[in-house]
Amino acid sequence: MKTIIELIQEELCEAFKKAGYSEKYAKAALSNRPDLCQYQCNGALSAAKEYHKAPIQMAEEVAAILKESQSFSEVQALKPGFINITLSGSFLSNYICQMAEDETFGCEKTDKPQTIVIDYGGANVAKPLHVGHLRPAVIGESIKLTARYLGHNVIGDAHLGDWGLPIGLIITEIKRRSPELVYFDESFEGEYPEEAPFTISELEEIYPFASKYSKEHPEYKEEAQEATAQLQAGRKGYIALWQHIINVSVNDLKKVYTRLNVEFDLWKKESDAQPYIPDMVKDMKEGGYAHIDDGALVVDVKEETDTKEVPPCMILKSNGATLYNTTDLATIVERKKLFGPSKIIYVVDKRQSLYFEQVFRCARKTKIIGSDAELIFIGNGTINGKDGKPFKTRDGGVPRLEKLLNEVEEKVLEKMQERDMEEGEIKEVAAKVALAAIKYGDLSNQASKDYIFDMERFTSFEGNTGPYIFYTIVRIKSLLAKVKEKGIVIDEDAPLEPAHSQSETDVMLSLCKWQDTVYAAYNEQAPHKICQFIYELSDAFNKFYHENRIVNNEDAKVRNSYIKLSRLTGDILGTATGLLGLEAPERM
RNA sequence: GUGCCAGUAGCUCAGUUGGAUAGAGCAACGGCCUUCUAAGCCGUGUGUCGGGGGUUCGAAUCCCUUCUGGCACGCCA
Repeated sequence: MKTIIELIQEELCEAFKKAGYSEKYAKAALSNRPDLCQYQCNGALSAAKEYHKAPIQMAEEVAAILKESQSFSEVQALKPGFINITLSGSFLSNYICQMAEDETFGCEKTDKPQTIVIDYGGANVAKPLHVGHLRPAVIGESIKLTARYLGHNVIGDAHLGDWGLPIGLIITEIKRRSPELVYFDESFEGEYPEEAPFTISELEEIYPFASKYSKEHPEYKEEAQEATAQLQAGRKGYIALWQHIINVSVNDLKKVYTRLNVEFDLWKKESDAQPYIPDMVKDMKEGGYAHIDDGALVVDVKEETDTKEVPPCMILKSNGATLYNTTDLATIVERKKLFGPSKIIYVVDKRQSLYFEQVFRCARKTKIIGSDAELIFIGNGTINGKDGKPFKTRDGGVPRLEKLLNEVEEKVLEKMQERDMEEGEIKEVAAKVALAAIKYGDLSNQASKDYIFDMERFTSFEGNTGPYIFYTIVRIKSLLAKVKEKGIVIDEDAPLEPAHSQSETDVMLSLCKWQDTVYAAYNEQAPHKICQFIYELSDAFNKFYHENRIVNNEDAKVRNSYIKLSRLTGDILGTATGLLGLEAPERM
């Protein structure tokens, strides 16, 4: 289904051609002067150069033709050369009707679905999620859902960090504490226990301890490095321990991600890419891409057009060990082999932008990936405290994500105490509202920008917040419940009536932005545009709701029309919040 | 040192990719509940768009320059 802007543009094209001007100037846009008109065309202004004519004169010629159209109630040519357009009521209401009948409310699913891998986990085993993991998770999830909504085949991958020194450190520390465990007995031939020798909370304590200890004790660090090497070489006992670490961690991570309503299709790990490394390195050497520099194997990724120093991409350390780069490149090899994606999107902290630039260039240069596939880096900003500095606990650590979730839930619950609800329901609702507060608060900011997490503001039920949005949706649900309760039968065949008031027109105009919002959010990987849309629509609906009786309207035809408009608004708000990874409760 | 990003109302943020009078929310003040959820709605005002130059009919948006802040720059991930 065409967007309303496209429909206007079609008429503009005809008019421009008829008036003798190129249709390339016939561009329609939303009005930036809603007091004057709904849509506008500035083409006459840009056409002035080509035709050596006063823009206003051309605008008037085009406007004169447009005035004949049934679609518009008003067309005006104004001062320097604006063409101002206002839609006729019936044109608008008919369009809304068509949107309502469409499964995706007028959004065109793509006719060439792409396979897209989104890498947005960033979580590591044996370490709890901290607030820094929130943004990539929430943003990545929304991008995934939006792409999927438009018909793409999207694979969300948690891409766990499970390889490297941290694991060696944990093994070393466990050995120090319980050297008697069978995992350390090299002569052990039997089956290792199914049960892990530690719980998640022990694990979470072991890693930071070992990490700190290793910094102060070089011999301990060496031992950990040795353990890492042995693990990577396949020492059975260590592999078994590592498997335990993964199992225990993934279980715990899944809990938190589920709470966030973030769902990965794939729980791949860095270790899964390891088998691809030897051949990849071999190819790089044989292809003449890699060379030894300062003892390390590197691939130069400088380009002539660079205005900055781009250091080479390191493939192997001088001791022959692999590193982050190696794994990431091998992961591209793996993904290409398993899924053949035409796009791989990384949602990662923006501080890694140079690093990913190197990896991407290296992947292209060494032909790991061809020009038929896009590699996209979405660098997310950080969450800062009220002082504008990175969010930290009082003792200077990075707060756990769960703790943040709990705090927000408590805050919301506190505010909901006066609600007339049962204990169980209120808790469930509070959890949903709290999630909306957090996710909407996050997503309403541009992904790449840092933002300030202000508990009071985010959990506020007023203004541009998650709770306000949910409130609007719940209000509509409640309206529709009332319709049922009263036994009102919605006449599905009756068309929507042209708007009776400005506030109703505004709801309709707001609804018309849906398709372009989804397209823009997808193309620009910009979930905040969805938030903006949601807020505008909610705002418009609340005004309409306040000014008009809907279920209780005395005029049956008007009532039917209002109910259908409300239902569509609710459906679109529900779908839009769905694209943010949110689900509104029935009541709140 | 080099490069990247940001700087818009007291605060938190948008700004349709160069258009008309730069917009929201919060905070402040006033008004609206016998009637579909008042967690709502209505009203009142605030700007050297960091500074300076330039490009043009027209700049928060493009170019140059400068200030301030954040970040990144080969054996960590």
